[in-house]
Amino acid sequence: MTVDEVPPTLGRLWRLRSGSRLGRPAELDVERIVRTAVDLADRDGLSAVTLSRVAKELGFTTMSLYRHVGSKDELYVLMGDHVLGAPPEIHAADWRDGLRHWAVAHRQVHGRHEWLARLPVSGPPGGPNATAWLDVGLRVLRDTGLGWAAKVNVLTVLSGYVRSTALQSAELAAGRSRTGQGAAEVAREYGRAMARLVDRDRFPDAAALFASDLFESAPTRPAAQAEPGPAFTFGLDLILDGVAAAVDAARAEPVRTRKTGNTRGETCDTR
Amino acid sequence: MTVDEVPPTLGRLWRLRSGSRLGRPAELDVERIVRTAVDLADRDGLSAVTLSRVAKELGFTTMSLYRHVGSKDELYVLMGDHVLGAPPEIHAADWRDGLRHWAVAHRQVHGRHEWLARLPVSGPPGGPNATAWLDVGLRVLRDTGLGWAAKVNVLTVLSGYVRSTALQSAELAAGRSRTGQGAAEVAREYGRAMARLVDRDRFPDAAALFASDLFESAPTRPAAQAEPGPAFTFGLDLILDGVAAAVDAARAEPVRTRKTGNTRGETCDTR
DNA sequence: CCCCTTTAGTTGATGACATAAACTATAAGG
DNA sequence: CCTTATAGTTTATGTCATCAACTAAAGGGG
Repeated sequence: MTVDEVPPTLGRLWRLRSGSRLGRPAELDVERIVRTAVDLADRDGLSAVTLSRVAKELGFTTMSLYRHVGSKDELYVLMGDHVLGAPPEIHAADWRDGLRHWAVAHRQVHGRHEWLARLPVSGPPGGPNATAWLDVGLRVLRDTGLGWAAKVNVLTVLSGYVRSTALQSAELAAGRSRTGQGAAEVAREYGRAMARLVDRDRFPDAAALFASDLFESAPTRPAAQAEPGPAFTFGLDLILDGVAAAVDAARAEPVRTRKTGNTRGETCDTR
Repeated sequence: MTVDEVPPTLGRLWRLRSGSRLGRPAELDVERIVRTAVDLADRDGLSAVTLSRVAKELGFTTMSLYRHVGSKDELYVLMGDHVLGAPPEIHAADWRDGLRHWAVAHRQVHGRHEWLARLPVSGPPGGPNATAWLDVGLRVLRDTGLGWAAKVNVLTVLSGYVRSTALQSAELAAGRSRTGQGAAEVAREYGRAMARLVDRDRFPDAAALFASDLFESAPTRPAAQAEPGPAFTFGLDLILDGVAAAVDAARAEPVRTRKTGNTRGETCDTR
């Protein structure tokens, strides 16, 4: 497959080389730009990723980057696929352990790059690394009897869950560094402010929640931690129980399930 | 509860009036600003929401807005809580129907405001409407036997799912309007481009997916539709099956579950 | 060996944006 | 009337993405 059979953005995502060796040779390339942008985001947050800053870091002018990345949004996409990296090799006895492994690894990627979940979403996933993750996810589900749409939906639910939990802990971490407090203090402050605001009559159940000790004794857990926290595990197992139900239904009634699970392209984000 | 017992941002979210009636009376207020910003976002997308444009729409100068909203990010937060609106009243026989109702209503909010899922996330939810949604969600779960943390986690999983599916269909809609094609064409183009890119040897399962007809015959569905699509329903039921398992476990072993589900403040986003 | 084409990187400019500081305007109350 | 507190305006600053026109450096054909 050559460069021109595909939109230029996809071409750069997949690092398709333009065949010609004419003209001045490039000193810069997509890879270096993306790596620099990622370093910058890791160090100073996503808002520090600016074309001028990336260029300065590399010792080039801002505009030189446009020879390689097209636009800032495209750079975001490239960064997202880059940090995904190669998916884990999954040797699991059953789909359930396999999916758990997949989701935890995905969660760890977010832990290493807090900005990942904040990345402006753009289009369905199309990079080589996203595809690789999709591929191993599908392999785990291969013998479940689920149809294509159902498989994709399962991975979508899982990655959406990973993304949203990552977003929340990134948020907590941001609050922590903004106020200089620990995570426990941030959670406590939040709970107390809400307890003051939430009226017992208007919001009886929410008031009960904020009156509980849930936010008083909060955990202290660094975001990049290898082990997922209990909250993450709880939600993950919850989803996996749901998948189990779908798999059982598929195995009981394979034809019907194919129909039920067929959602025809609406959903295919596996980030 | 008075204004000064709480950070100013929360005060504006909850529309706490400053008691003093001194000085020049305000012509502008938070409500009008937020409404205008929301209209702008509905009409021209989130990127059209700019302090100058909002001000112009209202017939004031840009800087006047800062008397009422603090910052652009705060405006985003205010917009988010505003469009959430009052949660539905849920009269459901059991928690399962109740949660389904809750999630579908949440999904419909996103359908009415495609930019909602793109809103930069900032901090745990704290607005009156977010609290109201949290409240009815908790009420639905009241008699499940789940602990506070588990209840919050369930709502987190659900709303994360709603958010991520909303993000995807917004993305699809964006691609549709960008290229002027229908949703079906966009999906088809995507599937074909990926089929060309994805190598059968490197990515056997992904290649099989893109070789399938999943993306060829795609649905045409407007985003703001009242009825959720089959993909949404599939994932929702999957999650609800998972919740059912958690509820069964909680009822079987109430004490143990309290411990398992206790995640102490890590997770409380119900947007 | 020179020039032409092609590709890479640079210069300078533009318009939009968020936000800060200092200003003017307008109310109530003493 | 004058003080004080609050609302809205003016003016300015620095940052940003991106455009258009430029210079620079390679290789190939004459």
